[in-house]
Amino acid sequence: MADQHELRDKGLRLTPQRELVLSAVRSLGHATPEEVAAKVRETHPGINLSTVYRNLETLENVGLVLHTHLGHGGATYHAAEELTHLHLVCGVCGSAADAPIDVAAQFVNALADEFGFKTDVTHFAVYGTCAACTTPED
Amino acid sequence: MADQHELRDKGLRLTPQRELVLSAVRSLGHATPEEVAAKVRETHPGINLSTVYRNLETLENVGLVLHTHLGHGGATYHAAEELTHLHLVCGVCGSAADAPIDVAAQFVNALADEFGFKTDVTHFAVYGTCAACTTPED
DNA sequence: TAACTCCTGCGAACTACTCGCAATTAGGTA
DNA sequence: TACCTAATTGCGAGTAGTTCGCAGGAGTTA
Repeated sequence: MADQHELRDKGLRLTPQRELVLSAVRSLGHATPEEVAAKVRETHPGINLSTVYRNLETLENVGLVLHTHLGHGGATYHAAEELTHLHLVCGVCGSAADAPIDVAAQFVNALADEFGFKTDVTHFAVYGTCAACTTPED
Repeated sequence: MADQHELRDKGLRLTPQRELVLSAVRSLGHATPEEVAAKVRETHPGINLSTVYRNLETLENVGLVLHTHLGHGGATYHAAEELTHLHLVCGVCGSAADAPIDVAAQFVNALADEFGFKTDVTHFAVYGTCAACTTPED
C-alpha cells in the first residue's frame, strides 16, 4: 500500500476520502463517479458526492486516474495503470468488451502520418455491434 | 425536396416542425439539439426545445439522422447520408476535424477478424491531440 | 366534413455535475 | 507537543442538458 507515497509525491494531502476514492477506482476497474461514491460509502458513509467529483478530478490531474467516455454521457474512471485496453461498446446489447490497444496501432499510425493527429484510443469507446449481436441466432 | 415522401414513407406525419428540424440538421452538418433549435427558430421562432429533442429522436428512429458523441457529453446530430467521415477531437484545443473513414479500414477489419466486432467508427469521436497542439510552437 | 391519432407547446421534473462558503484537518514548524 | 496555514471537506444552492405528462391543436384518412 504505497498510496501514501503516491499521493504525497504528487503534492496532494493524504485524506481518508482521497485514499478511499483512489482505492475504489482501483478495485472497481471502471466506474462512474456515482459508483465510486457508493463504493466509498461502504466504509465511509458520510462522504459527499462533491468530494468524490473533486477527488476524481484531482487524481486525474496528477495522473493517477483517467476517464473514458463509454457513451451514455457520463464519464467512467479507471486507475491510470489499468488503462491499457480499448473499449468495444455494443450498441445493441450495451456490453463493453476490452481489446488490446495493439489492434489500433495501424490506425493510430495512419492518423499520425496523414493528419499529425496523436490519438488516444482509450479515451473514447469504440462503438459498434458485438459478435453475439451481429450473428443472427435463434 | 422529397422530404415529404421520406417522412411519409417512414410512417411519420408531416409537420412544419419536423421538416424544419430535418432540414436544419442537413444544413448544419453537425449540430447539437440546441443549435438545431436555434436554426429552426430563424424561420419558426415558436418551436419548443422539447419538440426539437423529440423530433431528433423520431428522425433517428427511422434512420434519417444519426447522432455522434463528440465528447462533451451532449450528442451531435448529422443527416444520415452525410455521415461518411470520422471525427478527430483534440483534447487540448477542443477542435473537431474530419477524416475519411478509410483511414480506419484496417482497424475496423482487425476488430472484425479478431473479435467479430462490427465497428461504427463514426459514432464516437476519436480523441487525441491535433497537429497544431502537438507541435510546440511559439 | 368528421373523427381519430399523432404531434406540439408548456412547465415541471430530473440527472449529472459545479460552485461558494464556512468549518475542519493535514502537514510543516518551532 | 502546540500552533499555524492552506488544502480539503461537507453542505446546499445553482446550472446545463434532457425528459416527461398533459391538454390543446393539427395532419391524415374515410
